[in-house]
Amino acid sequence: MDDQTRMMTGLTGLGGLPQADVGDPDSVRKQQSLGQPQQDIGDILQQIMAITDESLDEAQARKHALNCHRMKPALFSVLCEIKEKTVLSIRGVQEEDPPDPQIMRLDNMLLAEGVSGPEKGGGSAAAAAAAAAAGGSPTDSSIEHSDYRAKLAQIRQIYHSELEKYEQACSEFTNHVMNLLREQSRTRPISPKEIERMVAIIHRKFSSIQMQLKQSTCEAVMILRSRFLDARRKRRNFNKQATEVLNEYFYSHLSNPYPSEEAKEELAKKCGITVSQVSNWFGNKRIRYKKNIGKFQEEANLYAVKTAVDAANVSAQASQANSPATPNSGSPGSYSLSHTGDTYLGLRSLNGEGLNIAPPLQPQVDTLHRATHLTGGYEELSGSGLYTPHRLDANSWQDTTNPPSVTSPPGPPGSVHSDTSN
DNA sequence: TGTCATGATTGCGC
DNA sequence: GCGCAATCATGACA
Repeated sequence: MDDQTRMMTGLTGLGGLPQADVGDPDSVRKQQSLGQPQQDIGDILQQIMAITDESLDEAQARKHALNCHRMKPALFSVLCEIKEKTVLSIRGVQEEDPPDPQIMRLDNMLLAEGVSGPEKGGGSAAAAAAAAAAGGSPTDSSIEHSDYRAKLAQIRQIYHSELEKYEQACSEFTNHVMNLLREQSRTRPISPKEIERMVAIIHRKFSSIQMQLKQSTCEAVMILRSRFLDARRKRRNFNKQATEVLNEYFYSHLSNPYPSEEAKEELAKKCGITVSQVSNWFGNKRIRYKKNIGKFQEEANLYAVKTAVDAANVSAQASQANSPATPNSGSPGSYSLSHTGDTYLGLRSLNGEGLNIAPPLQPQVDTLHRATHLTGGYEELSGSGLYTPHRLDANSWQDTTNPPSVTSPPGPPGSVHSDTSN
């Protein structure tokens, strides 16, 4: 007997035979072998269709009778077997999809950005790392970091909330479908494999929604990053004090403006910037100084004066110890820097006798200022041999281009424009 | 709004 | 890895 016949036979039994006999396969076989007329398919369909004409109570009663029928398990298994053979076996193989690479990429990115996964570190760590690279004053950066972290946390919260909603909806829908299938499995054969397949289909549909969510989140994070952490966008001028400190070091080490690692760290600490920012600053300064010495001449002079004043102050304080009547004639803008560079050694040599700059100091400073202006500036001092640390010939860092003339300034300021890109 | 100043980045050579 | 040179991108200011 083929499957279809067996099915039909079963239905025949359900519809037409007394309950006592219908559930018994032996009885069915007996009846067939006895040559009882089989009902044709039309009759069976008619019986099934007749159910729709029945009242609800009658239909429920019949449904109950069908569910409780002794033949049902046997029929059910046969139908499942047929379905397995005809449909599921063909499709099943194709449904073993590998994990979606795009989702994997998005997952990795969200993990790296600290949006998904454990929160510890995460975005704040990324923010800190990016900000460290970006530099800026600690206060500014910390404000912006907290802002960045807040926004990232917001994105994270939205993402997780949406993900939760998605998972809940997916779970609810899956449960709903499974319940439906279970309900239907009473009246039609539904194998566990088919239910599994249905669940997989639902999950696949929902995962496309999930992917959209992940994509949107990634985009939001990217926008946030570009807005907050792009170093170029974040460029801030160093504060005046930091620039002063850097310039003083630069001009006081003009013969060799290459701070050691320790010096860079010290400067970074003083200026409240990173070591790499110090390196950048010196790199820029060296090249811009070389390109346009004329323009920087005045600045150099200024710092020479400042350092002279500072040295004079030190001297004055030293003298004060010996002569209390000596007025503190340091200029209002005198610098309280812990000078350890060669400037001060150099300035000590200005009068040839170390720190013995006698008071009153201001006239001397004025004289120095005038001298640096009249003689062509700062480099003149080095040319005189008094300002030995700035002797440019002592170090060849400028020799590769046009070292500042010892006797004459290299043209008017602006004659060699730096940064021609602007 | 245009121009200049300036911090940061990039590519290259050593 | 460091420094140089060119360049970019942004801030400051007239």
